[in-house]
Amino acid sequence: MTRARTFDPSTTLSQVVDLFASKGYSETSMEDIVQTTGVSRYGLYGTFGNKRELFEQALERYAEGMGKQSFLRLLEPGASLDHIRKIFDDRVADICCSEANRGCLFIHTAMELAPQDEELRGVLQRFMKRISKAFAIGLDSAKGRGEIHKDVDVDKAGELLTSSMFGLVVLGRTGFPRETLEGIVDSTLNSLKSAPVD
Amino acid sequence: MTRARTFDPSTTLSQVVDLFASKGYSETSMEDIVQTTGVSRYGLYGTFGNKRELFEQALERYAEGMGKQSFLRLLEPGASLDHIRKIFDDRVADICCSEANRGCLFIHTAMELAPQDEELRGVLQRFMKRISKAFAIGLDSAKGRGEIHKDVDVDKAGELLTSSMFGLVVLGRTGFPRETLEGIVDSTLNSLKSAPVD
DNA sequence: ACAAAATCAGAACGTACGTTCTGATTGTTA
DNA sequence: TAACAATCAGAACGTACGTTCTGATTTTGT
Repeated sequence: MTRARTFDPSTTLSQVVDLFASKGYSETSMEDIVQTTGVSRYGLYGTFGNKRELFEQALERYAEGMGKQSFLRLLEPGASLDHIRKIFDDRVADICCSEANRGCLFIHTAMELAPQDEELRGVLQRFMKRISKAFAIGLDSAKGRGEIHKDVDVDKAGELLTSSMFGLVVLGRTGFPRETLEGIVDSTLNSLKSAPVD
Repeated sequence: MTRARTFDPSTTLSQVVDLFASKGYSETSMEDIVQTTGVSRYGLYGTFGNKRELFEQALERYAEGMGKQSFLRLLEPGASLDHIRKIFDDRVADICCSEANRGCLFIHTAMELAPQDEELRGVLQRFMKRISKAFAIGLDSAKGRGEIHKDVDVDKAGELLTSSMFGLVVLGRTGFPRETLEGIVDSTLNSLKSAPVD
């Protein structure tokens, strides 16, 4: 009937995710996106809407990717502490040694946009609660395997792990060496093996 | 000899700190600063230099304020776990219940500027190391008082606390309730009371 | 009181951005 | 093959920003 798109919206969105994840919302211009993706403004606006809407879709995709890539296996039976550890290791590797200086779209959203954008704040809260819940489920499974202490409150510990993950990213962004971050991960996860006090 | 400044650079800088701490670098315009401080552009540029240099001084002041207000007492003899807990409580109160939506200048710097600004990244690293060290010294004192387990590596634990603090701010920014953050603080600090594993 | 010098408020300038518009191009259908 | 319709590249537009400039104002020392 007519000329077809010359780009694949899905792969374009992936590239946009990378841009936003490394530079945040304000520091990423539409010109950046046009240059990086090779997609025309016409294509971008026609397919994704304006910058704000594009960001929202990128955030959704980012969360989806984190879920499929990292957190989904925590929901499966047999999830272990090593699965949780792997999530942190991947995160550390992602931050420290990437040429792309990849950051974290969640933190960028929380710091840049969440306070003034109620909708995005709600989206972000949902994602973070989902992450905490996934951690909690994984921890519960790990508890069943005797890998963490039986008295650990997995819901609270899940929130703690979520918070820890963000703290790590902040440290990684300021250039702390990988060993430092790995040490923090070790301490955090090992603390789950002891009996909680109070 | 000549007309004097009509503003106090020190209090002006404090106001600028608040602005940058809540909205970050890019989202804070010089016009915002002029309006909030009531200081003319002439005065701002003449006293502090350009926006980037003003930000650097604000960051320095911010760190100084955090030190004097929170971390200095950790260096004094007799520092206890409660002193550390108070730092976290203050932080939580600062984030959750402020009308000003006060954020964290360190995180904003880490996410917005650090990757591309080597100098600021260095400054930020120094501040964060100082915080970790202060935590470590406080923890060492707390250990002497029998408040945390004797086998805790205070240096590593100091880095963990620093990282945790940032994670908390990110969660606070996305609107999580105060109780959630307080629960994380409790878990984090209580984990120092048990014997570390491995 | 007067002159000098630094202040202030705001206009002015150049740049960069998000968004829209336009003419040319392309691919598909009839 | 001819024509239509949606595409593309990039120009164009309005806005907002950081920074500089300007004329009026104010304060201090003589």
